[in-house]
Amino acid sequence: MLLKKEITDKQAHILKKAEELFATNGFNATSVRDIARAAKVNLAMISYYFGSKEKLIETLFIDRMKQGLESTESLLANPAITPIQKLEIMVDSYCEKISHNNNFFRSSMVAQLTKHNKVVLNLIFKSREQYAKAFEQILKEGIENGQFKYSYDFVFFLNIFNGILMQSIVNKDFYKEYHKAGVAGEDFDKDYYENIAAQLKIVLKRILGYEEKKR
Amino acid sequence: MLLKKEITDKQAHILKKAEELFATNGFNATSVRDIARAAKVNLAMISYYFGSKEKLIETLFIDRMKQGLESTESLLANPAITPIQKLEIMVDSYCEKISHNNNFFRSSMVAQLTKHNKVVLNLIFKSREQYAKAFEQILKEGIENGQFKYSYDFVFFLNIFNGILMQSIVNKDFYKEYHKAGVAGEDFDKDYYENIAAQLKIVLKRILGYEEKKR
DNA sequence: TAAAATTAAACAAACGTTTGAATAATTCAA
DNA sequence: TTGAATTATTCAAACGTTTGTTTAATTTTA
Repeated sequence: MLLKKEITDKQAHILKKAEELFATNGFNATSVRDIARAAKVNLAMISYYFGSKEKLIETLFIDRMKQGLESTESLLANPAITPIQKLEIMVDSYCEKISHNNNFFRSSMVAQLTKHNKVVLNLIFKSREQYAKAFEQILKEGIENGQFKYSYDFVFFLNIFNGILMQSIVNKDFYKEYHKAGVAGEDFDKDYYENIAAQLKIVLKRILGYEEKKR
Repeated sequence: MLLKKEITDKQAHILKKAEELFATNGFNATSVRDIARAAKVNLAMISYYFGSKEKLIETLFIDRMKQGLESTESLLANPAITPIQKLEIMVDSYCEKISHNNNFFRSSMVAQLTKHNKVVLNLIFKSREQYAKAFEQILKEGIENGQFKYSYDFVFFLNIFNGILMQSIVNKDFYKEYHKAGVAGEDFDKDYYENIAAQLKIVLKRILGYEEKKR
């Protein structure tokens, strides 16, 4: 078994294919043979590169969550940006991530629900904690400077933020059918998530009692 | 193989145990042997009663979704109830369902994400459509009579409603840990979902620009 | 030539389902 | 009400597949 911290191109390629399969079929319904076939490598290579199927899943999550909140930490610390602007930036960046890493977010939801792997579950918990603390900070700041009228339990606010976005992923196909929207592949996806971002911003503002200044 | 439309007590018992396992492990990770063991029946009885594992899953969903929206149909038609009251009633009844059928809602989310069974997926789609139409009606009514200031895309409003509730299910454990709340089993669950219902009502009111009349 | 990568083949374990015999429950003429 | 005939249920055992992983031989790379 190969053990390197850095992920080679070949490993990255296998991970990407595995991610696709996990998102559409779930972890357990995706066999190592499925992954090998999709990535066009020999079956034994998965054990050779990752050790086991379980380790492959963990490697995938560690890699995809690595970037995580690094960018938002500097955002939070910046006093020149108002709370509402911080929220808007978070909505945009999160939506962009979802749009590009759709499969991973689906996998992540399945992982949370099925509680399949403890390492993965821990990673998700950690990231969630960071987000909750970020919202805690932003909401407090907004209340203090009078930009926000209402406050919320921070975990519940996370439920709002995350819930709407996650449900938007799940309901994408339903949205298409309900509105009989044209099925134009990737173009539709981009528009869809930009639309979701715009609507979510409006919702958050109204929830927080934020008044747009008219001039 | 036995084929009756009505579900016997024994079948109901097996379904309940299967539901628990599906919710915590997902469909594919739950073996027929697991179900048989949990329900304390012989392995062969699952095929005997349901035909197959797949049919068991379908039977479960058909049964659990049967009650569905029957109650809300009369609610919607009642002109004596204002739109905001209708929304509040829907929040309460939905939260109560979640509180009692927690496992089923988890299973349902997994089913949506993994797109495992077409019959199941169709049932979920149908129910979603009914909810979207219900919200369409309520929102239009509220806008017309001036009770609501803002309207939304109906599917997006469904995302808000469903998303917050589903995320609340997923984040329950996280809520406990973040707030270091006492882990008091079923009592905690009841309080938790009542709290979610209360907060969701506030959120919906603010989203729709509903003004509580002060007297 | 030594190390790394790739391969086909095999492994035991677990899977959903079927079998055929054994038992329990029900039916119904006597 | 009885007892044989019929049907419904239960069971252990086995079926053929598929699962994740390992092996040992071979090819490629350095």
